[in-house]
This record gives sequence, C-alpha cells and structure tokens, in this order.
Amino acid sequence: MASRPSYYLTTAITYPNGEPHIGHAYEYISADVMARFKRLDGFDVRFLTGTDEHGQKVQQTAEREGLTPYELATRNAQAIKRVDDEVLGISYDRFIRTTDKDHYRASQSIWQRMLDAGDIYLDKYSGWYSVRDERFFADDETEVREDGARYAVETGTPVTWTEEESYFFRLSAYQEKLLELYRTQPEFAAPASRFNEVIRFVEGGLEDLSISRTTFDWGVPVPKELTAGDTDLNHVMYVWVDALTNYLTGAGFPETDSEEFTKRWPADLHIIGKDISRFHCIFWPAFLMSAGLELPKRVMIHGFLHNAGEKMSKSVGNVVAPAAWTETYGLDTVRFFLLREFPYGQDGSYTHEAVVGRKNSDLANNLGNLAQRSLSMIVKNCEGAIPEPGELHPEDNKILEQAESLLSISRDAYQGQQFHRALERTWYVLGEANAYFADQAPWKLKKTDETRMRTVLYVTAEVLRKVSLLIQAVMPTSATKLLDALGVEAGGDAGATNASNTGPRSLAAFGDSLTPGSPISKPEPIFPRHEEPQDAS
RNA sequence: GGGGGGUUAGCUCAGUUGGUUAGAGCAGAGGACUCAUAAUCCUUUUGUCGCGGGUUCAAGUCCCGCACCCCCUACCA
Repeated sequence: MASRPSYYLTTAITYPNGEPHIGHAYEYISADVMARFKRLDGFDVRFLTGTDEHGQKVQQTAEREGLTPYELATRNAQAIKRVDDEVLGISYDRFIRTTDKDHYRASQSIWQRMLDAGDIYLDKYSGWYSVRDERFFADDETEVREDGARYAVETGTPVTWTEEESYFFRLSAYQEKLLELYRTQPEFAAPASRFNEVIRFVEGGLEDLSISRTTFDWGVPVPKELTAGDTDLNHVMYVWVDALTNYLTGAGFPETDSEEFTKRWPADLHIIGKDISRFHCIFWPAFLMSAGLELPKRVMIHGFLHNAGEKMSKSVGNVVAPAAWTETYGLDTVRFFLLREFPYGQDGSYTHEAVVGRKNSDLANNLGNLAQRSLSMIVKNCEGAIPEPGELHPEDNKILEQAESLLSISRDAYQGQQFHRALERTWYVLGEANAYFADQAPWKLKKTDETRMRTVLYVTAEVLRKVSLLIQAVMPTSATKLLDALGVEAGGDAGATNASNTGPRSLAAFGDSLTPGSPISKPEPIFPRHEEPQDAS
C-alpha cells in the first residue's frame, strides 16, 4: 500500500498564564479545520498544539501561589487542554508541553548544533532594566527626568543600568540569508502585509540575540558541559529558543534519522498570531539554518479578534470565553462563523448580531432549510429512499457542475489558508441550488411529471452531499448529521483522525454520487435558527 | 520621527495591467410560491468611489498635496 503524503502542521504553543479566550480558540479552530481538511483529502496528518511553560512569569506566579512552577504549569496546561478537548473539538495528534522530557533533549540538541556551527558565544547583555516591568528598554525608550533619575517613556517606571551574562546567537550573520529566503520563497509567510513588515525589519539590520538567562532557573538548562570553561553561572535557555523548538520535538527531533522525523520535517505549516510573527519568520529560520535543518514551508499569520471593534481586555471586561460562545450558539456555528466572517490573516470584529446573522442566514436558511425541504419531499414522495434520477437536463448539469467545482476551489483556498474563500464559494453554490430548487419546483412536478421530480430531488441531494463532504472540516458534527440524513454510508470521523483518509465520506468520494435506493429517514432540522434565551423571571 | 496600509451603497467589504450604465452579501421595499426551519425565489431604492489639484481621448483605478484612521519600528510571553 502506497504511503500517503505527510502534512505536518502546528499552532503556536500557549503561555499558560490565564484562561484561554475566543482569540485562542480562533487559532485552534482554524488549525483544526486545516488538519481535518487535509486528513479528509488523504494526507497523513500530524497536528501539534500545546503549551509553552517556561519563563520568569510562570516561576513568579507559582511562587505567589505557593506552588512549584511545574505544578502551576500543569494546572494551567490542563485547563487549556480541556478547552481543546471538551469545548472546541480540536483534533490534535499531540498536545506538547515544553516541560516534556523529549523536549528538553530536543532543545539541548538544537543548542548543541548552533554552538557547533559557531553561532553561539558568551557575552554580557546590558541595558536599562525596569524591575516593575521586568524588561529591558533601549536607550531611546528612556528619559532622564527633572529628579535626575531615568524612566521608561512607555510605562513611566524607573530603570537601572543592568548587566547580565548571557549567551548570544549570531543573528546578525543571517540577515542576507533570511532576505534570500524571503526572495526565493514568497509564500514562506502570509498574509503579504505582515510578511512585508518582517522583510522591512530584516532589511533594517539585525542584532545578535540574547538566548540565555541566569537570573531565574525555570527553563531548559544549558548543559553544564557546554558552559564549562566559559562560566560558573547556571544558564537556562531564553524561552523562545525552547518554545520554537517544540515544532521539532513534535516531529521526533533529535532523532533526525528516524522514520518519523524524515517523514514529518520540515513542517508544512505553522499557524501563529500576528504578535509573534517576528519570532517565527526571523529567529526560527535563522536557528534552523544554523542548526543545519530544513525550514518550515509556510508561516501563516492570523489576525486578532475584536469585540464589536474594541480590543478584548480584562479591564474593559469584554473578554469572551470559548465555552460561553459554544453554549450560546453551538460549537459548529462558532467554528463556521470564525472562518466565514473574517478573511484569514486580517483582524476581525464580532458582534452577537453578526454571529446570529451567519447562523440564521447561512446555516439555518440557506443550507439547513434546503436540506430539510428536499429530504422531506424525498421521504414523502420517493418511498423513503434516494430516488433514481431520470435523464439530466441542462439545468441539472449546471448546478451539479457548480457543486463539482467546489473541490478544486476549496483545495486551492485551503492551500493558502483562505478559509473564508472556500466557504464563500460554497455558499454561493448553495444560493444557486436554492434558486434551482425553486425554479424546478418539484412540488409542482409531483402533479405533472414524477420522473422529473425525482431527478430534481436527486440532483439537489447530490449537491448537498458534495457540500457536506467539504464542510466536514469546518462543522464536523453537523456535516456528519447531514451525511447521515442523506443516507451516505458511514465512514471516517469527519477528519478527526487519519481514519478519514479514505472511504465514502472522504474527499476521495467527492466525485462519486448518491446511491439510489439508500433509505432516508424523516429529516430533523440540523441547523436550527438561533433562539434568544428567555428572561427567566 | 521613520516606514507601510487604508478611506467605495445603512452595515461588512470586492473592484485585474486606467476604458462602455461602479459590484456582492446582509439590512430595507415590493411581488411570487407553499415542498421547507415565518424558510425560499424574483424584482428593486440609495453611492460627490475621504477632500483638493494634475496627467489622459478616458481615473475608484496613475501623479502631487491635504485630512482622518490603522499597522510596524527586536529579546514579558
């Protein structure tokens, strides 16, 4: 049996310092949809997500709460994993934690490789440090006030000149190589506007990067045998070295000769938020070049969600928990809304009215009602089974061809993570199908031409089958119900695992057709209209 | 300060290398139909294309200026 092509994708790993909100859910859901689509399309998918658990903040928070850093990280990682599992239906293959044993090995291995390449050296990191902000400021970010003391302009906190021993990565040596990468692989990062920001940044020159810390110890230790002779201090890796390396760990690194690593690396897709584009588009490829490893094929940078145009923030009190949304609208509606409403890569603004609009208009009316009316007629007028179609008329072929075209349109759109485009085109065809149904008026044909009625009902159901196959990735539960209602033989798991690679519900079956005679039950509405909760009084 | 992007119907946005009457979805209005989840179909109103100049036979689409908005300008993640 021929092996199926690999598709390895990742989300960013989450810093577990709070409850995940709808913005996190946006990233997980979009990656999940991508993973499911690829599985349904026959790829041997590996989908990695997880938590980034090291760093000073976790250590300090743990101390405040009287826990060890690992205990705190475990508690918060479990909370995030629970949202993935129980709220969002995320089909990851591994939930990686940067505290996992194999990840320590991977991080120390990439460090060794960068060291061997001559790109790591010991020096002093110095700058204006604000204790209150826990961060350094550049010279021009500080000002000397009338009292003679120096303050950070941005935050107004006092800063002191601080020097700290640190290992550095020779990032400056990679400016040209990175620009060459950007020139030769214009699809390396998207959307173009974000990618251009990265390119301009690199063109402006790169400084070497401090990649270790000695002021706290909650991190992957730089192996003592690698620091012997340099220093007596204990160095832990700067969190980004460790965090980015999770993508390698998830592929089996450092076992570079293993079957797993050979198959999975380089990654096909990193999905990230716009706040960390620099780390993924500049530092990460530079680290990999230094370590002599292949570069990921694509970094897709998604935008942020805003609540009615307002940035979500705790102080404003407009942060939405994923569970609050899925309880109010239903998981599949939330998944559909997030991918249909906003061009992926741009920021998006949501309102209750917008979600309800999509739910009612696109799901309940255009899709749900079309299924309900056509399946109802089949049950009542075709002996409860998919009818045998008669000769196809030009109108039948036209709508069938439009549905047929959705596979290549969707594949192209997904290839560039243009989820909204795939859905937009799919709903355009559903609009055409509704027009076709009204135009053919099978309820009239029932009295005049039963063969023709059966043909129209068959064609409509077949369009629905094709659409259902494609939207399994976005709305796995609802699409499964719809395929059940259409009498499509069970198979796969709506893209949740590689069991969906083949079978009557995989995209390999897209070009097939409904089997006349398949029994159909009296349909139940699959996409109900939104009901506002009644005031309990 | 420097760099980049935006400003098109009530709302959200499309508008290729400048070329006949500027488009879509939603919302609004009218009509049709009754298979269906008060769903669906058809028809339809509104636009100084931010403002002011310029180039051109011809500009939303190029050039200059102005106004407003947004993003980026490295080591908390």
